[in-house]
Amino acid sequence: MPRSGTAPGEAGNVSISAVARQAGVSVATVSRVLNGQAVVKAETRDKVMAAVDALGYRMNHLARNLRTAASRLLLTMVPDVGNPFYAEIVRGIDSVARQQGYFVLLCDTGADPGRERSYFDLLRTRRADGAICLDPDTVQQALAEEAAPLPWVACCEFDPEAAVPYVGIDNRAAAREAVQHLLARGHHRIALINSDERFLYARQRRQGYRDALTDAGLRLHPEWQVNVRSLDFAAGAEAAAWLMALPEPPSAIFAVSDTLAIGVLRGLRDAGRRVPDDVAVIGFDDIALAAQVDPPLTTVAQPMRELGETAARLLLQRLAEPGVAVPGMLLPHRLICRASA
Amino acid sequence: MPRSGTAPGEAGNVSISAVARQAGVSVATVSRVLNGQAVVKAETRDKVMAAVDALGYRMNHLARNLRTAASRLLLTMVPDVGNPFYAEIVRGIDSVARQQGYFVLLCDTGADPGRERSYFDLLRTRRADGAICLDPDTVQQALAEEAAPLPWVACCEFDPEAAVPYVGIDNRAAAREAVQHLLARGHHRIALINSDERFLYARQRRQGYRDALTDAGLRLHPEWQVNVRSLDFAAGAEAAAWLMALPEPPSAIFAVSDTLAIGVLRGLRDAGRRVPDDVAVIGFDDIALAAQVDPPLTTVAQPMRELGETAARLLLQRLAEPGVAVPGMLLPHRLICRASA
DNA sequence: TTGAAAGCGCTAACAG
DNA sequence: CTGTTAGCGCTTTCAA
Repeated sequence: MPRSGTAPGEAGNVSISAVARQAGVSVATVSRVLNGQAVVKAETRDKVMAAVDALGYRMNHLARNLRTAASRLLLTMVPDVGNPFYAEIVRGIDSVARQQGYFVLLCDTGADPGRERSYFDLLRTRRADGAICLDPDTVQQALAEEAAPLPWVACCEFDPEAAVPYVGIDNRAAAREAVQHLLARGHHRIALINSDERFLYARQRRQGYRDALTDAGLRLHPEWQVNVRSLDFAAGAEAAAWLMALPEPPSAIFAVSDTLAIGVLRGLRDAGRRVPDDVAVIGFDDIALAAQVDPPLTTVAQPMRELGETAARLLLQRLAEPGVAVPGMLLPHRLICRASA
Repeated sequence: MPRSGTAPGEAGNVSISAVARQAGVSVATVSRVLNGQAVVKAETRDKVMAAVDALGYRMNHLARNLRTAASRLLLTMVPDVGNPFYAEIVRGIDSVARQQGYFVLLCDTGADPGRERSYFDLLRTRRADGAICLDPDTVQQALAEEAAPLPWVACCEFDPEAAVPYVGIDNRAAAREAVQHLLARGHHRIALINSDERFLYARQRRQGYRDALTDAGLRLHPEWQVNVRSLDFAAGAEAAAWLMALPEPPSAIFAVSDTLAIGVLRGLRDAGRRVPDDVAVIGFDDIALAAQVDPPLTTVAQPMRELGETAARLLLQRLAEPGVAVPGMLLPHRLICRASA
């Protein structure tokens, strides 16, 4: 017995025209029902919905997207998905995007311009509607020319000169406050463990560190300023070991990231120093782990979730009104005093 | 002066037909060149490429995908992107997918069936070619019926009965070994901090825990088996505090996840217990952080990267040969002895 | 080796 | 309120 039409189970091949046939209406009407257009008579709509159910119809979004030139996909490019700092921001992005009916595509670029470019291609070729970039401002700039007309926003890292909307914090001021906290505790020998200075935040926080020291009339000690190539625990531990091996080791350490600072705690322990008695430590970000380590980490909190939410909102706004300029904005940070400094 | 055609800068609107016109060939020929088909004469190909460059043409993948019914996108559904365990698996997936010319779309489901279903819809509507699911086997089962014909594989969590390809480890054996390690160190009062038993791994590790105790002729102590609702540090700390408040507290704790175990370390510290002298602790996963905490965590290592790579390979294989059955497979685990137990 | 033409499944004028 | 029709940008027979 030949089967007429497609059985409910084998969805995916059922098209809008099959539904139209089954319901005895035109494809246009089916489309209207599917898109919730009010003009359709209730009775007709019911017929259509019945056909949809009977056939197990699922819209082919590829086709819709081709037609509407929109994919309802948002890209989020991060240097490292494994970093808990980014994870929290991503949650913020995800929540507002989802709420607006967008899916977000998380991309791990490893801060590599090549990878980043390939993701921007998703935008360019309309497979995604917009993007949020958390990569170093330096790699953003490398793509600035070609990416300029594309709908994207920068988060945390940004080029203040560029016409790209952004959200971030005042890293320089935040770093200054962190170091001032150390100063207030009587420290004069303060080290900086900084990350890759391709990152804007790294350069800005270094500035803040210098501001504070200079304001206090202290001399900058070059060997107390170390740069590490990655943000993992091991890098922090190594840097701490190196600092402690100095003829004149610092009595306090400002690490530009909590992951680094937590590594520092370990490095200090291995070097036989007590925190904060021998050496005080202050981190940056306030990731969940910061409160869990021993001793609990004093750090500068970034509003991670809000950063993500704001970035998503800026992007959505830019998509909704392509014409109007979207502003850059800075969110407030906060010093969290725990036991490490 | 009216402009003829589209200027290089304003790509995105340049279609294949514009290229064809510019090159003086048909769209079919352009398509052949773009797809690297050998049949095209070298001279013609050069003309086409020149036109592509001149116009700054970028293929609209939406259109191609509609035609070829493939998106070159892979979904990866994880219960929590912020968990470092998943992050490493995702890296494994990403590396093999990228190598095969696929993009991977990371989806945070929060282990919520509704969210998961909406992501499966991306598959169903052909916006993604395949999916890798790391969500609890129980939520997988909830979707089993409708998702059965879709191209997806399970990673870490799976239903051995289902016809879905999977990769994971032998959780029961691994847990047994972990507890046996504690037993070998002379512990008899061993607690289990387990997570949400919607997860297969949670149920299997509980089994392994019981196996080891029973094999050793020990009685199971109900109050030493606690379940927590999340895998974060705080949950581990709380559970540890609760255990220590018991009239007869355990002398060793097996936590089914490193994040939990690290929380336990903190909880124990707060309760004034030394690790491992007062209480031994063993974790599970061997995330990077495990080696960094104080004391360094003894744990069961999962081959996270390989789990991801294998899952991706299984999926790609399933996509390449839809007919043939893809096997389920278990990867080896390994006990890592550090200082906490 | 190339071109013409027929769609992929959907939306949106435009008529009726 | 509903149907007809013309594409969205691409790939792929089928002919030439």
